[in-house]
Amino acid sequence: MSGAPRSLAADGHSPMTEDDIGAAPAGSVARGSGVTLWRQIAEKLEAEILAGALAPGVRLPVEADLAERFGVNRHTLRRALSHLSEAGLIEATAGRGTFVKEPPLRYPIGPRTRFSEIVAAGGREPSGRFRGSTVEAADADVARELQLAIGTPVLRIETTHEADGVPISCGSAWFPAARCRDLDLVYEATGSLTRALATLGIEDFRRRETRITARPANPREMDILSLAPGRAVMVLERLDVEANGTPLQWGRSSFAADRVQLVFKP
Amino acid sequence: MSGAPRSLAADGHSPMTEDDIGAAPAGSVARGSGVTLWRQIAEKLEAEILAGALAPGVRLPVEADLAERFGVNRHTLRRALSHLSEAGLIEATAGRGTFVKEPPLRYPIGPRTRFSEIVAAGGREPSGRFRGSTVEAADADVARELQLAIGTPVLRIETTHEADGVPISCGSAWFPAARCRDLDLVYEATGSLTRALATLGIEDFRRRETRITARPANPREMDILSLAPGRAVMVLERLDVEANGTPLQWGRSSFAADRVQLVFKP
DNA sequence: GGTTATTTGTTCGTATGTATT
DNA sequence: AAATACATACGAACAAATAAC
Repeated sequence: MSGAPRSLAADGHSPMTEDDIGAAPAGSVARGSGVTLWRQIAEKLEAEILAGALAPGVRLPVEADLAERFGVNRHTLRRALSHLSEAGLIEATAGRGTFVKEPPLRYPIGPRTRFSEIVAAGGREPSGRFRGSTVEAADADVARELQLAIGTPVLRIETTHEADGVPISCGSAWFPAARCRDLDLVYEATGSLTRALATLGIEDFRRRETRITARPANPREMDILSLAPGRAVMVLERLDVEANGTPLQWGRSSFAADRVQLVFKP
Repeated sequence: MSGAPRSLAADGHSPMTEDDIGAAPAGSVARGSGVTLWRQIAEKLEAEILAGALAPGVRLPVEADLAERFGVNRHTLRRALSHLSEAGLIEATAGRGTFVKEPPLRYPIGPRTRFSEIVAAGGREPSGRFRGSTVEAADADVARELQLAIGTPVLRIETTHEADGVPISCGSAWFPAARCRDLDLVYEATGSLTRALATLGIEDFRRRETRITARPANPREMDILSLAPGRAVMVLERLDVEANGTPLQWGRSSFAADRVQLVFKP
């Protein structure tokens, strides 16, 4: 259990007698350089993360070891980690450890973006998960967007999306029930909306508009997306139309803001 | 969760035998309540600030006194202050003291779709306000986006944008200094980036990419955009290129997420 | 499935540095 | 120049969450 009290010179402090460390291997912090120790450590770790030496998902050494490596007190080391955590580069959990976070997934928004292609393009394993479906009466929002009369039956499908098992987004999409009968069943079976629509003979549709806002996550989103309180979600509303311009689906999804980067190219 | 620890005290510790406080006047923190001491203190102080009991500009008692008032160690008190400082509610200066900052104003914004076109147009609307400019060495981000060597001189222009007097966004844009000499002066004079660029003979440029993330607002954004703590900002990164493909400007702007709806049409 | 070990999180104590008044 | 007040750093102990046995 971490013996080696390291004696440390008594004399209260002894700011820099580089002798007692002996190693000071990769982590050598310059005491009295004008830059605080915790900032030097934070910058060093950040550089390693950005350079890829500390790959996403990698678990950092435990705090005690890191502190020893840098030759500082655990408090000082923790302050550096706290800084990186606020910057979104790492994530610490009591009892588990500290991990380098995945960089935000680039999520291109275009006329024909499909989730599976986006994620696959990022080299990750996509999975859409079916959470449930209902047939309900179109409310004012849905009716306006889908150009239906209020009260028209619409099929609502609730989904979540993951990349490599990490939840990315959750939300609902509404379809005209008459046009999309049993779409939910096929979707649940295949896990792919694109394929489910194809079975209905709908292969050509495109994004007509995308609207984005953001706000702190609500409890439901915190649960589904595994978000800490106070984190932000981007709320993306989208309208897809068929080739002839008929509204096909209108949806509203919440994205974990620190795991996704929405990308628009004209 | 929170399975009633309720043992508290635990003795074996006893640095402060509750007798010496005697008073525990306004500040009484509940030890062993499941909520950390620093958070209780932070919330208490925040409530006093938001309620107006601690008016803007008021100087807080010195840390030692505050720590005594709450019956905690100065470290614990400082952690609470640090939290408030990050949230932008207070500001501490060594040797001077800790002061309550001016409170963020709340702007009730009604229909928000008004601003969408402004934003979708790419931040070139005429209501931009010049906040300052500097010539600095390109850091890694700027250099990569503008395809310059790290350290190349770049012109940085800081702006805010308002609509009907309500702050909407703030951010910086970077230009190759060699290409855009005195751009800032012209911009400050005209208030229009498009016109300023035209005086440099740059009339044809286009948006190449727009990236969007979101996160809780930081103190600076809370200040400029008059945001309450915890509100979200959308961070929009954009790259403009000249007709021949040469990067012209790269910028990063923060939008008050609840006042703006970004609309993208393919 | 309960117990133990590991690891992060919180708190108090103390000393010293540095900027401001 | 000295006192004041925030800033940084080291040390020790315990609490709480998680993982491993």
